[in-house]
Amino acid sequence: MPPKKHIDLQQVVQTAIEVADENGLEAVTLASVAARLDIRIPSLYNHVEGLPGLRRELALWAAQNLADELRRASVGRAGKDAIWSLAIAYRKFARTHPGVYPITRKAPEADDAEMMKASEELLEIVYAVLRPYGFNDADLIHAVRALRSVLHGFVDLETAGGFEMGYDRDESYERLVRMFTDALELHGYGKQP
Amino acid sequence: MPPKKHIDLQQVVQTAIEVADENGLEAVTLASVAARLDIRIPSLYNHVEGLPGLRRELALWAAQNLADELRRASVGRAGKDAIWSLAIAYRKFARTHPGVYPITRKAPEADDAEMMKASEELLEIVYAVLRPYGFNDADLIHAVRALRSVLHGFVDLETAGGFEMGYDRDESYERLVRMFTDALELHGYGKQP
DNA sequence: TTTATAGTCTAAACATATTAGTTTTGAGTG
DNA sequence: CACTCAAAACTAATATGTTTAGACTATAAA
Repeated sequence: MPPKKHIDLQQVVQTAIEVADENGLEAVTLASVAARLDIRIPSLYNHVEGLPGLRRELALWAAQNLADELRRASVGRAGKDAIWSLAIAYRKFARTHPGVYPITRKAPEADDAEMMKASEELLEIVYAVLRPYGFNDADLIHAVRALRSVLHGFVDLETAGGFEMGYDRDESYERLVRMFTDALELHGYGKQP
Repeated sequence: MPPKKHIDLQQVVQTAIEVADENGLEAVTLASVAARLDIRIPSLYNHVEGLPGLRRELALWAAQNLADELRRASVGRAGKDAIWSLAIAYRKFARTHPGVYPITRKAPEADDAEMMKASEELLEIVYAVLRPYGFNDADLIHAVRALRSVLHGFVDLETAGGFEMGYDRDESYERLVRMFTDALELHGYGKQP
């Protein structure tokens, strides 16, 4: 009779993160996670509500941790400096967690309050970085969407292996982010006079 | 004895496209496609090499058709005008095929010549639109990566439902693309003097 | 008319997910 | 210290999906 493992939710999520980052998000199955924890599949149901529940925990972890990293990066900085730091942290998260990152694309279920909150907090960090520029509501929204598009577009293509080899991707990212900060400074990214 | 259906690869792919765009890429299974074609699952193996094969055909179709649309949009135009038209066509493809679009993220397998070719042709269209700007090799690559990031980032977030409601997304996209074209004009996006 | 083949099918094996119900550990209580 | 009991593991059974093997049949070509 084998002794109890007394696995908790945190271990389950941590294992799912490992599987995702080693073998891709599609490799995160109840079977692969259970095998790695050396327990049977049904035992996972003590911790998560099936595969959808496991995915939800993974998405929640991703949103919360990405938000933490972005907050840490941008706190105490302002303007171009804050955006730059945010951009570096964003890309670093995606490169550290190439398998987990893509799950952040999924919009949260409206009935999942915790997930909605994490999603909103993540978004709020981006708002906070751009708010000091003094945009009106509409311009701020457009600028936030632009920044999110730029960051997500680059790191998503990069982690998916979508860029050709041979030229420095750091340099590409720097120029892309600078394009955004320059646009902000040069003509306020749509700011009304 | 039921009469033969004589389904061909094109019908299989078309059905997969329908399933993807109606119910999402994850809903594209041999089971769902076979059911829609009113044949048994094993019969699909006459047309595609299992589920990986079906996904590959879908990815090939996506790359070829996106390339067609982009080519059609940018041919006969130059400079900002060509970029603008390309951007509109890119987003239109994603919105017309929200379920198929995400499969374009996947980098092609190096041993799949047809897929590699489609991927390269797609990339070449973006190069063609930016080449007249007269960049050196490195600058051109950075600019192409930037344009791809901008287009993919926005469109991917939009089709994933990642943008908040209530403000005009067309306007957001226009401003984002204009940011890129302005950057090209104002300081050549890294062009050496 | 015959034959070859392409396309369909059934059957069976395997993997994953899920539910139901059982067992066991070990932590807290009397 | 012994008991209880809830949490966490388990086995078993079912459903859905993928894959392979092999048989059948309609049709097009010889």
